[in-house]
Amino acid sequence: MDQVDRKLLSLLKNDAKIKYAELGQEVHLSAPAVHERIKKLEKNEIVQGYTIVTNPKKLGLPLCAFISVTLSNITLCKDAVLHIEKMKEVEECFSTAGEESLFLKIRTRDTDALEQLLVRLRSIKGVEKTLTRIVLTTHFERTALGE
Amino acid sequence: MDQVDRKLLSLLKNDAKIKYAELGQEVHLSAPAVHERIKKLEKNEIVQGYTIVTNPKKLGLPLCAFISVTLSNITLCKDAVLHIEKMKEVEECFSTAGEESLFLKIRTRDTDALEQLLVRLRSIKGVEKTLTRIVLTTHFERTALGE
DNA sequence: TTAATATTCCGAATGGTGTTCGGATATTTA
DNA sequence: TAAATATCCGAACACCATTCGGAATATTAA
Repeated sequence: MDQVDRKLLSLLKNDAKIKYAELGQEVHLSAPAVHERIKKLEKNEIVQGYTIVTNPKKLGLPLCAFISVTLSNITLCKDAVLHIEKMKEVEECFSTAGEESLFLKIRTRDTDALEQLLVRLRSIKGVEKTLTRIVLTTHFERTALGE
Repeated sequence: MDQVDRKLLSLLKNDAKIKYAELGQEVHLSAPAVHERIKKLEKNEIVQGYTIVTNPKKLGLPLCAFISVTLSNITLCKDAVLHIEKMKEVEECFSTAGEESLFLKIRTRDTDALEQLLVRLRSIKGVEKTLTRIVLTTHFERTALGE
């Protein structure tokens, strides 16, 4: 992992369809050299995969929210996560420090769908309460990169 | 946007490097037909782009946290966002309902770097206080798709 | 219902790009 | 210093995205 690899990652983050020849120009290497470096990044699981970025609004999921879920007992966490994992509206799920709680990022069609989701969440064993933070404006959502 | 398009999006989310011929097999269409559909999805900005998924830990950013930033005055929001946008540690930035506040997802190298980030945040005009939720476990982070 | 238009699809051909390979150069290890 | 390893390049190859013409289907208009 040197400066060249970091540059390659940055360029690929921005557009994974960029040609190897163009990558080569950017880092002053040939296409095969770029190829070899990227394969190594994949092998080392620094690059975990390739994906598309979709527009949630155009897919009918304009509502975004963060929900903190308070659990009565931390030992119920693993089981709760299994239930939550099945809920397609939940995009991300974390355990956070501070309270014994889970923290979710979700997307739904509308507030009705959000309410239904909350009902389902509260029906999970060990879930004591939920606190919802509805997103009004997404200022930016960039993909993590240390550069 | 029909069922076939949704299937294509799902497959591309999972692996954007999948061959058009293979996509065709999955949805019982030819490669050119798949090509045409994907180009249309891109034109309609349903597919916004192609990117790589990187491993934050292997990139030296193992610490993830959510920070809620309370502003003294909602009119200072736009200005604060401009400052926050320059902070490379901040991955996502939202305005949320409830309090007059911003909500951030961040990644840093360690707690020292987190503390430095908090100091910088508090030095922004209008920032009254911050509340940090450190992520202990990432149960899952999947990419949003209504399927 | 018929006609006209637009959309979606396929097979075949093509052009471009990822990938492989051998060998040269540089870097690291012993 | 010598051996081993890693990195690189140009050239050739193989594969896949893309283009194209035309057929089939669906949609709209008359």
